[in-house]
Amino acid sequence: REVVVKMSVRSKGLSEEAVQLFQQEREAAVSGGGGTWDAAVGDVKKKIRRRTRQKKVIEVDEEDELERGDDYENGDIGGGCYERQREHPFIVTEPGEVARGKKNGLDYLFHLYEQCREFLIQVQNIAKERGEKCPTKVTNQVFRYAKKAGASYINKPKMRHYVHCYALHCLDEDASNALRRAFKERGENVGAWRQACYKPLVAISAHRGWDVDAMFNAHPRLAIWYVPTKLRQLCHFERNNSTGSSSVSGVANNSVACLY
Amino acid sequence: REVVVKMSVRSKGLSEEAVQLFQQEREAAVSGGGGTWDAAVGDVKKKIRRRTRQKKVIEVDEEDELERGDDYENGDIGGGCYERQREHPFIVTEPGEVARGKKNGLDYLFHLYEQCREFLIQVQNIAKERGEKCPTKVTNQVFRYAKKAGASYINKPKMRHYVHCYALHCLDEDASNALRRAFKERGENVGAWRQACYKPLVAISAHRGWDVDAMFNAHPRLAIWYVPTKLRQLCHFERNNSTGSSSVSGVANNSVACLY
DNA sequence: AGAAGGACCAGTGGTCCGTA
DNA sequence: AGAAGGACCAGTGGTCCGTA
Repeated sequence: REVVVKMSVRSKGLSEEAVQLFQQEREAAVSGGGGTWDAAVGDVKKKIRRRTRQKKVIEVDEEDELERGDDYENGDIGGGCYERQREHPFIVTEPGEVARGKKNGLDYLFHLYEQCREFLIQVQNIAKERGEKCPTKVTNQVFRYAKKAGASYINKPKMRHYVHCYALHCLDEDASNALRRAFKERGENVGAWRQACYKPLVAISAHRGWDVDAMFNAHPRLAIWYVPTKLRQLCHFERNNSTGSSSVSGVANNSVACLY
Repeated sequence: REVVVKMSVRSKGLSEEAVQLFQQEREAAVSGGGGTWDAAVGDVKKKIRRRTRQKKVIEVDEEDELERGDDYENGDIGGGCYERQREHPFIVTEPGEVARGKKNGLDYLFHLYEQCREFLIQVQNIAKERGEKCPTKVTNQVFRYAKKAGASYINKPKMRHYVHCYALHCLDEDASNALRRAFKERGENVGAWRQACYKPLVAISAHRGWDVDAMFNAHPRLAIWYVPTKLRQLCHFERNNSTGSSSVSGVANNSVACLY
């Protein structure tokens, strides 16, 4: 059975990079398996490095094939041409509402964050068992693990894109729910809703002395996510605007005004 | 006045990399200075990126020249050829003892760790002021900052090399002092002393349930340093050896035996 | 030989932009 | 047009190995 993957024009260097996606966690396996030390450690490392640099041919075997969940109808399985389908786009849904048609709802979006948390916990357990350093955040390693575990619908750009929306959901579920209902009613698209999530978050951070990092870390399910750059910057500019309303600079005002 | 820096054969790609060492923190300056947002943010970033990619000519001005501390006699200043001297090698000294001749003592070594801590605090303060993400550890950024601040004798490989020695000094100063005296007495070199620092640390970690990360984090001056890979691995192997002496594997035994 | 550190490298955080 | 995500890129953690 053939595997055909569409590639973009930008993907000149892909062949080698794509290969790595399917590789087993080499280093982990090597360091977990024990071995010789000190005098021999130099040789071993050289071997590993040499091995790493070699270009490898992938064998797409059972273990590496992605399992699709649920009722996902994908193009042409068994026909000889497999093409990965994109996820359905999100729409603004009320809490509890299931999206109809080729759409996904916001409860599903937030569910993805919970799934990532579970994958992180698994990665942490493996690391602890092996005595390796243990991630406290959802890192590239976790996304790689998720993909290998079959959750191909989870990816870094998507999760990072909506982190602050999930943050609002965690920190003030009522406000989050109200915002969803309001934006659904008004027929706004996901992008508009996403933008609107910043403002109440900045307000919450203001209540807590403008420390976004502390705000994230105080919540166990949120603490595993990096604070998004834009949210951090918004809080910074708003703080400078709010404290001492006499020394307001026009530049800072404009900066913030652009966002709301 | 000319500036001549010796280069190794490996430094084919240096010209461009060395340039970066002397650059101001561009991104920081840009993001700290305010600007336009959202709609305009794309253009700005493109500009920055384009600028970043350009090869730059350095102007070695007053600010960028490195100040040398103390009685450092360097080759040929004023003569037209400046060559950076290596630091004097460390020797095993007792607590309070000053190294004679072209040597540095261990109190000086530990002092470097305190200096790095101060540089980190400065970097943290700048980051907080600018609303940027704030490092909790001594990162590359901190080493760069230290170098720019004139502390050219601080560098990453050196500091990482002796972290566990500093850890012992922090966690059990008496044991650390005793070890120094013993190794000085026996006329051992620095490498031997450094190796010997592992064992008491592993013992301390054993007392604390084998959690090296927690052990480092519990000490405020130690918490800012990454746990060295080798110490982490040693603790891992020792734990597996110590718990359940019946299921001892020969491989693991050998691994650890190689180190002591 | 023992030791200091410039330089390198694989994999990271962050997000753009070609794609559907 | 609005949105999903492959791919890219600058700067990281980690340490080797050419140097003195």
